[in-house]
Amino acid sequence: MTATARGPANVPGPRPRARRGEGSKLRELILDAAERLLVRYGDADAVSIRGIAEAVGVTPPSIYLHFTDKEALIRAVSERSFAEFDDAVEGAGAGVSDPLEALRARAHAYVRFGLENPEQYRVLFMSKTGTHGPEVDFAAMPGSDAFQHVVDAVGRAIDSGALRGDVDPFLTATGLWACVHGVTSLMISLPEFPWPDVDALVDHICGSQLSGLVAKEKTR
Amino acid sequence: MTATARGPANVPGPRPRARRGEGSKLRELILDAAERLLVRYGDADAVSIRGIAEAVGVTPPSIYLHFTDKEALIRAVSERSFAEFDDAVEGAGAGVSDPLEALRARAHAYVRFGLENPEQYRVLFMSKTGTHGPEVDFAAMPGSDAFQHVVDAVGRAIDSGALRGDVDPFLTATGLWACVHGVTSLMISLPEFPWPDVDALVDHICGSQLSGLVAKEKTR
DNA sequence: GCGCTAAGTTAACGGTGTTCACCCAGGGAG
DNA sequence: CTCCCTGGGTGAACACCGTTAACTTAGCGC
Repeated sequence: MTATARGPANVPGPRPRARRGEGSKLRELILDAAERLLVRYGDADAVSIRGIAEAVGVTPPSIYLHFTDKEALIRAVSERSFAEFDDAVEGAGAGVSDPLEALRARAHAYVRFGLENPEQYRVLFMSKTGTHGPEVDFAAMPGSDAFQHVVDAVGRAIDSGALRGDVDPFLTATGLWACVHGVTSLMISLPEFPWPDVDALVDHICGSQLSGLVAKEKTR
Repeated sequence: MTATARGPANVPGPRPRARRGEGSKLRELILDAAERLLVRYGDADAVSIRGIAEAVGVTPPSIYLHFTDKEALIRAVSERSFAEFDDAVEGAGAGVSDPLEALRARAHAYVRFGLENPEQYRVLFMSKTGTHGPEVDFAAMPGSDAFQHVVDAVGRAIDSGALRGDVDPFLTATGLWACVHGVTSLMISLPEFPWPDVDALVDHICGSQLSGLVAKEKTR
């Protein structure tokens, strides 16, 4: 509650003071610095606007030239890594031919990415949504594409005959998402719990989660 | 980031100014006021020490006579409702004779409680653990009893023959917890997602989660 | 009545997000 | 060449925040 990121020479980087002339690529510099600080202190409100400004070599109000809010800045930082997140998950599933194994590979990649980038994950999936607009439609959210990829992957498993024809792809994808998110977010928030091996846990969840939906009694 | 809980006459309640004589039941008053504010503004850091103090009718430093920290206060508030939480989950499972149905009833009660008390849930299961001590053992945590209850419930399902004898109760309980937590926390954090019906989702997850572990091929 | 201590207060410190008023370099128009 | 105007900032301040130190007061035991 009291630890914040400041202090002189916080960042070894230079303070080139006053970028001139060309357009607003200061925005990118701000995002870079904010991301560095965010991963350094793994806490979104331990990194301050003033700290970011100092790291960039600029005064705090300049940041508001490019971001309406601290929340918008942090969100922009985290959404930046969303594409990377989607790539990691999709890449893990793409190389696997068995559609059930592909789903499982996706799940592992999901959890791994979340645990390796806990603060970004926290901002994306565990923070209080700003609820800026009362009606933000999900299709405009950064994760809607990634989610659709999961629905598609479930659909492929159905089409291939691996999953029963009567399973609802949307419901199943939502359930899988909830399960892997549950593992990820709990392990982030409660590291003191005596967690079993992550991979074993994810395998257990995916296995039992999907085995109830398989066409034959493979009960793998 | 800017909305905090203050303003005059925030609470219609009186400000009885200066409790005297008897012991520290101011502590209870603080907890009451903090809980009220916490549920009013559903955000732990939108309720301020100063706001709580004003609601109680006392000055901010008095709070530190009873709580070392704001975090300790918030945690105390939320842990207060942990017994209630455990009771709700256990009560839901107690009346059901079929051990599999009992597990499912627990899951529904878990999610329902979380969605009805989102900010307490957030503090308990979604906040960055203070990590005060490097070695906090889980048995001392407030939730360890509640978790043990789930392990026991899984154990009963095994003993009754409803679940296969070779399933690991701890791993299965952890998996179930992760799944219901995943639903709960995602629905809290991303209300703009087009969620399916909660009960249907929980049923789907529990059903497929457990159907892979049943003894016979009930595939319910 | 005297002191001691529990219970609270006043005042302040350092930090936060954010805003307002100002400045100033550089480029286009006349 | 000069004027002005606008994008890209700066300095100072506001209204908070959590927290601490020093001081005061109320009531009890002796």
